[in-house]
Amino acid sequence: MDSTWLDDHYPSLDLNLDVSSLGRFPTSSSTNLEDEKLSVEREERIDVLKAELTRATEENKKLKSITSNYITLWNKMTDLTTITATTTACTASNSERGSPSPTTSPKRKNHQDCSIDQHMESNSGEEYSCKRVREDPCNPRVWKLHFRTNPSDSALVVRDGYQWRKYGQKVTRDNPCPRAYFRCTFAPSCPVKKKVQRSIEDTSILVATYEGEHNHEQPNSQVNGAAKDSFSTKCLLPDNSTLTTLDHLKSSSELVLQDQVMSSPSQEVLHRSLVEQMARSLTQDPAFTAALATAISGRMFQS
DNA sequence: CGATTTTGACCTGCGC
DNA sequence: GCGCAGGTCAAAATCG
Repeated sequence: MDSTWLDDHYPSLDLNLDVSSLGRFPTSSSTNLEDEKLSVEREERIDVLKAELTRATEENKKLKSITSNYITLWNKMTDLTTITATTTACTASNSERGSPSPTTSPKRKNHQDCSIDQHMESNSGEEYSCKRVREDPCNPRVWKLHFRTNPSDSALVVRDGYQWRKYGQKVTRDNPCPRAYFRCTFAPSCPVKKKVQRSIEDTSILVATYEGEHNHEQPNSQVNGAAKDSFSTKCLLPDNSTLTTLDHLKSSSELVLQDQVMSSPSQEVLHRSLVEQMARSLTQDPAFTAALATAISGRMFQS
């Protein structure tokens, strides 16, 4: 990713710093000797200012480079989290009920699989129950998300920003790893359920299957806001705080990512949205731009 | 002490 | 009707 790519894809990253109002060149129309002295001094000062301008330009490039690094890092992080999300109408799944599943035992038919990511199904050979007719047939939304986790971490927990209560755990026939059942507890009437199970092929991957739609706000939206604030604040000193900023991004990324996924499964849109969000938090933060302009102008006029 | 997790029992649909 | 398997319940245990 280079700066050209950056300009093409994220024009909002342009910091648009205006330092013209921070100082003026002295003017004079005298023609005597003193004026000649002043003229020499002025030229010397112009040279100094040119050098400072060059340095400021370089600094601007550095800042752009840092932003690019954030984007690169973000892309790497999202690569670690394979996301698939599929929705389907319950009418379709209901109508398919009764037709045999190509990958399952003759005893069970698909109920959820009708709406679940075919890629994973074909790869893992996982089987999902299809029989729960008593489940709300008017709740058509089924999402399946894959989270890469530390294989040594045996917890069936994915941080998606919502509040869940575990109400059951079961070992299924085709997967030795237990499946955990969760309900959303943020709102008492929220119908959303979640099943979490490790992938049989790669136990470092947690497969979370969401059913239904939340009927309340994303409870951690405030956390997201705090993350943005923290990000922009720490970027005031990018050279010194890169690590802490990136660590913070790492800790909050999954949460932010899921928030976006729920509204749009497209990774391209996701990336663009998040990068724009990062850029906005930099360019629209008056404290950031003011501090940057001050830093640059301070160097220009310190001599 | 309330919230959450654990876990065995129970419920339900489906195929035979 | 029976057995299987996934899903849910609820009492006990655990946690903060």
